[in-house]
Amino acid sequence: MRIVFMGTPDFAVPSLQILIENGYEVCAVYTQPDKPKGRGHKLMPSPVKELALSRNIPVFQPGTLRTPEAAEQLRSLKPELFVVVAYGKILPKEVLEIPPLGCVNVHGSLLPKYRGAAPVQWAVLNGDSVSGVTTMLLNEGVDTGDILLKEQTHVGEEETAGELFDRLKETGAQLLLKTLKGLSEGSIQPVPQKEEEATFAPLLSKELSCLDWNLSAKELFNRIRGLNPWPGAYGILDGKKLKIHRARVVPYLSGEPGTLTELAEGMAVFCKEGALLLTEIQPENGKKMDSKSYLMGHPLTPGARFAKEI
RNA sequence: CGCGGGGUGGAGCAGUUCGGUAGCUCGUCGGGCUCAUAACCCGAAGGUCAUAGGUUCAAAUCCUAUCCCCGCAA
Repeated sequence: MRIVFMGTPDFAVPSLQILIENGYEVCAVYTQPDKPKGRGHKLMPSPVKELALSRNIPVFQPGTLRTPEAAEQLRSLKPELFVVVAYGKILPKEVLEIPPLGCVNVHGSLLPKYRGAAPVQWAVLNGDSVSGVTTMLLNEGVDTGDILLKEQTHVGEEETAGELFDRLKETGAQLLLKTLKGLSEGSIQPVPQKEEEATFAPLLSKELSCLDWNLSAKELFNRIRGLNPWPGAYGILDGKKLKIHRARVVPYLSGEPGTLTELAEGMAVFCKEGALLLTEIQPENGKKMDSKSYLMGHPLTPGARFAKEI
């Protein structure tokens, strides 16, 4: 089967890989243009591009697909099917109509829940105990196409968005393979999504990063997990950002929200309800460390607390 | 050449402004106290102060170059 693969970040890599390994003819890979990234603002290729290049698959990086030229180029590849995984661009109608077998998409949630750019993160942010992946046929909307297959998974008590992400990208690849087989056998029946159950998972904003200690410990716990590893949660202590990578809820402890205290296990913060034990933190310019280590070099002054702004 | 911070015993930090004996909180090891302890007391080991040059009577500290790490930004 001649396939054009479209994808950009880490999440899409296992899906591309599984297609290659199972003998599907990936005749081209589309990915976002290289962007200045990292220290020094160097131009970095996407993870999908790196894989494609290492397998000698032609890579295309158009800034937009909404031009006649882009559509023509795709048509000239004579694909039977598009596989789209976290590509980061919306495909216009003309493009969607190119492959005779349609466009299969892998999405990191149990649709119709969490349509949009950050489904995995929002599942963790909301404290969901179940998540999963869905394959569907793309249409013109954002993640609104007919559902092909779903695979659900349990979200661990302390699992971070990054960890769930890593699991789901593998699950997604497996499900993609199963979906393609099912489609060619004709054993899958596309099912329209139930609009009334749809929710939207927008791109994370940095405003979520600065923690508001007037939320409950449980909410903040979910926030920290959901924002790990990016964009990360932080509090402001002594005018500096203190990143909080991991924390644990300590119930039955209460105090003025935002105030720090020292426990046997490390440093803890009082929240509106309960407290959070900071288990993995990172000071500005420092490495990740547990809060006990942090305290050795930064003893708590009485009444120390997180500030609202720098 | 996007902006910025850092590298000091095993961990986390101070000391660098203004050059002059290597410090702190822990950990480790030994001893003591205790019914007992991650508690307390006493003692000990452990450092080419990232690397290489330079200035100086004298450099962790000043100058130059290099390596490594990290935050912002995406």
